[in-house]
Amino acid sequence: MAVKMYTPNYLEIPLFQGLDMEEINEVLQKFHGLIKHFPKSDYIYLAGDCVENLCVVLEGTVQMIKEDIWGEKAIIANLGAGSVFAENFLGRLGDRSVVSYFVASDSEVLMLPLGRMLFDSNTNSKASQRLMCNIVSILADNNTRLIEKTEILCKKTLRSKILAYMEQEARNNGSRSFTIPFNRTDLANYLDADRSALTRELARMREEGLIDYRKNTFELKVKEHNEGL
Amino acid sequence: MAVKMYTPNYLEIPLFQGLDMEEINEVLQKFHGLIKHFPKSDYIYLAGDCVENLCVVLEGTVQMIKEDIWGEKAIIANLGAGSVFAENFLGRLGDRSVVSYFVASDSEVLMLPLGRMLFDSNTNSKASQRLMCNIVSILADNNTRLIEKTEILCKKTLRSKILAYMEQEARNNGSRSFTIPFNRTDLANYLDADRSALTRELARMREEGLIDYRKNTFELKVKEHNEGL
DNA sequence: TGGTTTTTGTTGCCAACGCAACATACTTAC
DNA sequence: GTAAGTATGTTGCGTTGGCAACAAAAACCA
Repeated sequence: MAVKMYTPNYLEIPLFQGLDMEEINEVLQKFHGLIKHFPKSDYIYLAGDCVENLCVVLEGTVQMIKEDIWGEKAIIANLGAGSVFAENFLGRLGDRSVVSYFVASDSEVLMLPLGRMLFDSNTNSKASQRLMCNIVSILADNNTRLIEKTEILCKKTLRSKILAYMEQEARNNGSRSFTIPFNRTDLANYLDADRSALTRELARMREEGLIDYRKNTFELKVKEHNEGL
Repeated sequence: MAVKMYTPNYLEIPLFQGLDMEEINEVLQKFHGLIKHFPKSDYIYLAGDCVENLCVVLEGTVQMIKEDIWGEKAIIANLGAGSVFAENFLGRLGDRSVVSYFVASDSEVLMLPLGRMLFDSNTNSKASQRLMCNIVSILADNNTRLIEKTEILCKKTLRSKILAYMEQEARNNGSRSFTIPFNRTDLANYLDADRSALTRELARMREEGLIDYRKNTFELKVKEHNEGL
């Protein structure tokens, strides 16, 4: 699949944290790991597909999305390099996905056809145990992220959604000023709002001195007080 | 804590699937498992609390909720007997929760202060491995459930939220007719909608012959066609 | 039993925001 | 360069659905 050479940096991937290259290669061989290249706008899985791989974004950006019959897309999660996805099928491999995985920018993805191997293998080796722990951590993290996403969607007004999102980003970046991985259209899709309404509200918030922004870079100017909205 | 005797049915809990009573008792001892009774309307964890236990609902109902400063509650997930919660802290035990866990009906909850033990223990025993696999499955399942919840919230109209929810319930119950675990107020909180608006819309949908219902029992009268809404 | 609380249903009002349509800026290609 | 495509901003209009306030029914309890 990969046309030009691509050399992944396995040691920097959370999934393989704590393993050395030798162990990683073992794992890759044992589970028949395969790197695939996906061009922008491709789909890795479509809603309805059977999922049989654990996937790791090595490079690029993948979006977990839900499309309605008119092609309106809702972005559920944005997955950058290092992210693991389709992990929610670990318990039920082969099941059909209700969401799609969309390639937002040219990506390299490690596909691990785990099957039931993960569960069956007599994993007494240190590496296997470590891998298992990593998987638990990653699953837990993704869980937390989904809960945070839910928190945003729960908000009733557009403004409070925006603020909730901004505060999460500020927290994750450790700064009140940050750059988001979305353009306006995608931000609207992520917040499940209308693009024009979003722009309108952002302008208002800037007027009122709550935030400032230029393109994808935002600055939160307020204290935490308004969070309850 | 427990005033009157309560004997849990450990063998029926997904977390302990595949273990026999002897193994379960080992695990419980090793991790200092503790059963706590919580009366209705209590909080197990409040948003902001440090979480250091993996929790299992043995009896009753617990809700994962997010409250805004006016006490308006949004129900993120409904957790019945057998459900595991606070599992998203496995990777980061001791972190603060952004959501609260609310006791919807008198409950017995198994608290497992896993700490780092789960990761540190040299788990060569068959039981430990099995437990680890169960945890992965459960995490994956909860993940899937959160994604499904997100799907509901993504919908733009109230009617499509209701339909999305109903279709999930129908699927989970394997029948177009089912009883939901919510009263009207809580269903509204679960769908992030206004109670009166919900009642209004339900009435309309009944008029149009889309659904029928009596109290908490609903029947979906339509084919899947309208799902795209 | 009757009173109190909780749950559910009903309705009028109105604003937030989705929608559509268009204007303007920016980006890419040739 | 210019043309085509894409991202962003602006605005008027109209509907959905949130809100509040009340009515009715059901559940609870003393």
